[in-house]
Amino acid sequence: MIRDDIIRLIERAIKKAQKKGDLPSFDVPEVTLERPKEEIHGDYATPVCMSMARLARMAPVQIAEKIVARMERPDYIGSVEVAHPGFINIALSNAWVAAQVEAILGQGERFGHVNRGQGRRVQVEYISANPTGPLTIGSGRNAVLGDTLANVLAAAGWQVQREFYVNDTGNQMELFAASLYTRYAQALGRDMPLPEAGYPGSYLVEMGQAIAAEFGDRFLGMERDQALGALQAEGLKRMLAEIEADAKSMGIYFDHWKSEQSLYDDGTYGAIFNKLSADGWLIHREGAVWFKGDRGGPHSSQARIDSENGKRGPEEQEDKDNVVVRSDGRPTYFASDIAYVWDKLVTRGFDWAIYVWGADHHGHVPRMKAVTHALGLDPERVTVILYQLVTLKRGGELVRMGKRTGEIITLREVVEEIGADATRLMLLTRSADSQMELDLTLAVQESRENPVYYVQYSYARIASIFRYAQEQGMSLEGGDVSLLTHPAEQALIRQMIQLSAIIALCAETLSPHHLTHYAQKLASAFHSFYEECRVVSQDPAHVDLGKARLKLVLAAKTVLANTLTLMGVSTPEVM
RNA sequence: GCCCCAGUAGCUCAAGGGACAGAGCAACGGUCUUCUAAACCGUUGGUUGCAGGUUCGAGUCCUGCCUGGGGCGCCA
Repeated sequence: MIRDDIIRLIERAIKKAQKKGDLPSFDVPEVTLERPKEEIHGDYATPVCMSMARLARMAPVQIAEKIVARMERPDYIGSVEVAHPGFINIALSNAWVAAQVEAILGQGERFGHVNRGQGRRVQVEYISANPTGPLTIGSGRNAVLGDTLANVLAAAGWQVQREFYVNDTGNQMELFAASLYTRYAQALGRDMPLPEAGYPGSYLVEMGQAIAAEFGDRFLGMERDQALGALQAEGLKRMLAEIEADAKSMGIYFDHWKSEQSLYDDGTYGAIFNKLSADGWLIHREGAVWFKGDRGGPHSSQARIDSENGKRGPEEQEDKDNVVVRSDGRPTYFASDIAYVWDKLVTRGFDWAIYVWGADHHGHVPRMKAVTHALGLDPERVTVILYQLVTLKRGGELVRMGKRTGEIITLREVVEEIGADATRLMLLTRSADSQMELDLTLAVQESRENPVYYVQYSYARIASIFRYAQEQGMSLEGGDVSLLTHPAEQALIRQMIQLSAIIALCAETLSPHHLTHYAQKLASAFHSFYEECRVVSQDPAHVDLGKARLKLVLAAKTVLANTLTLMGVSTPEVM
């Protein structure tokens, strides 16, 4: 990446300046490179001289001048300047920038990819919504975050597996089955109340009717327990089919659907329970089995050391005990989570497990870290991405929502109203840390002005240029990209070559929202170019430039496509 | 009571400790006989919740407070 090349260039210049005695010797701090806000400051800038002032006992500007004097000037460097209060500003050479068009065309859909992962295996587990009801808009945020992150990590050189964890056992599943039983019985004319804390949503009424229509009264004839089991299986199958369809409507496909129940069936849970028990992490109290927090654990001193080494922040210390097995003998979902993390990191051997959770689960992060540690695994191999909840409004009115309250605005409704592309971008634009307030009424109105169309429109315009060029018998064969010297052309290419840095940034910070802002900048650069630079022209004097521009436009199409694809947004040829 | 996240332009949000805090929408003024005006060009708009601190430099880091949201042993 050009960015890394420039950093190394500066590092070499500093060392050389020290060696030649221009600068005193001291440990050189990390050279950071940023994109200046002002165009006049060039393509890259480093503030490193400011942080060296004290070490060198020199004024930042003087340091900068010494470094600049020792800097090599490879062909990609256009200009190097020192600016107050001590920046080194670097501009790429126009010739090198123009040449990048060929490089982009050569790399095609791989352009922008980096190799930070070096083939290591990461699992991204996302959505994993309880299959007790349809996906909500909150699941939508989870879905978009997880899916885009998976795309980004794959582009950053990781081997990625996308997983949906199916909570097909436990308390909520039993309540789901009992609620479905009631609705099914009601569909057949029986009078039966919903169980306490059951699922009141109308979707179960419909499902009860559908099952009654298909199976008749078959389940009413069974023992209640047997009927519950059969209905749970049937309901789960139907619910998962809907979830899969909703995910698909947003372009999301999973590599694997992992059953919670399977962790019990295949013995993982039993083995892990024994291991934790043998290692002294479990205690019996009040009739239940508890996992000891860091304070009580046998290796609590080790936990503290890890914390001091920065491996785990103090906010990740778990100082509470957590129930693994209830006093009635049934395991909690935390029990399966323990088996699951073992399954991920040991049985299946992922180097890294990423969970995407809503902020309402943030209290569970410390105990996941604690239990990973207790299993003898490095807690750093587990990362939980928390996203703040989506508050929903309709016409300014707050909608309290949840599968268990019965009032649900489904992801499907939103996708049907404003489209998958707009939904994805809307949920992706904000950083995961910021709460979203979504007014459905407004979202439908505003979807016409959604930034997604701005970006897609640039893509469609390019497609249109190519249709017209073909009509006019014009081709890019033999185009000479060194002719691309117009400021608008240069600005567009400079934007295009940022993609790899953006992918690296998104992967390192696990914040895919940077992509959306990049996409808009890229589209903006294209639209400006489009206004200023004619591509297809009858003017004979324009032939060579036209060919070069056609190459540029094809490269822009490539970069736009790569960016949109990473975000899971479609690339329309016509709008 | 304790823990987590947020508070930035009228609205929705950006901003790897760096230069004059940026976009979009909204408002206002221009630009289509030539590849898509879902666009472009320009103008207006800010005490970054408040008070301290660290730093050459703070929207960003630290402490306290205010407001909103979420969480705190047998729901998930």
